[in-house]
Amino acid sequence: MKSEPDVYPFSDLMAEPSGKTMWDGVRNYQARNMMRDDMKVGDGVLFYHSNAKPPGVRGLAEVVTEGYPDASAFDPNDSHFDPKSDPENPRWIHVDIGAIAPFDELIPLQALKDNPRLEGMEVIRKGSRLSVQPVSKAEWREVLKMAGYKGKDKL
DNA sequence: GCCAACGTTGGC
DNA sequence: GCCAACGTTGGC
Repeated sequence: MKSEPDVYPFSDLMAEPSGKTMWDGVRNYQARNMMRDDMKVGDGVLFYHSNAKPPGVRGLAEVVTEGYPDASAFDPNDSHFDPKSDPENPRWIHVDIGAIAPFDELIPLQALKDNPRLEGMEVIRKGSRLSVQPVSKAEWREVLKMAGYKGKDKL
């Protein structure tokens, strides 16, 4: 899952008193469908910093809720307000994610590109813009290996 | 700041 | 249903 560190860095998630945050405000159907249909409680999340210098994976999080309606779509004062989303039939769905741990060092996008074992990973594809992307088990393990991550693993 | 790659919108 | 125009994303 991607976030711009100028908006919501991984350190903010780590600092949440509840240890988690609502991943609301997503207004893309593919990303919504993944949160609604594919993501399950306990799934691991690579937290990626986009629009950063350099961009890359900053740490690990996990899915802590099933998908549920995005209330920000119903609030006219919210920047993500969508008048077409009806509370009776919500258009936008999101999950909550909880922090696990930061990596010692950010794993730069370039390092992902340079690793032949990550060939085909969605985030390195040119023009890849989805804010929520699938990660295979092999990709997950490889990124954790690159990070030298020794802590709790979701797999 | 540039621009390629997308997604969305709306006229027809 | 097509597609041009437009807006956004995000690496560089």
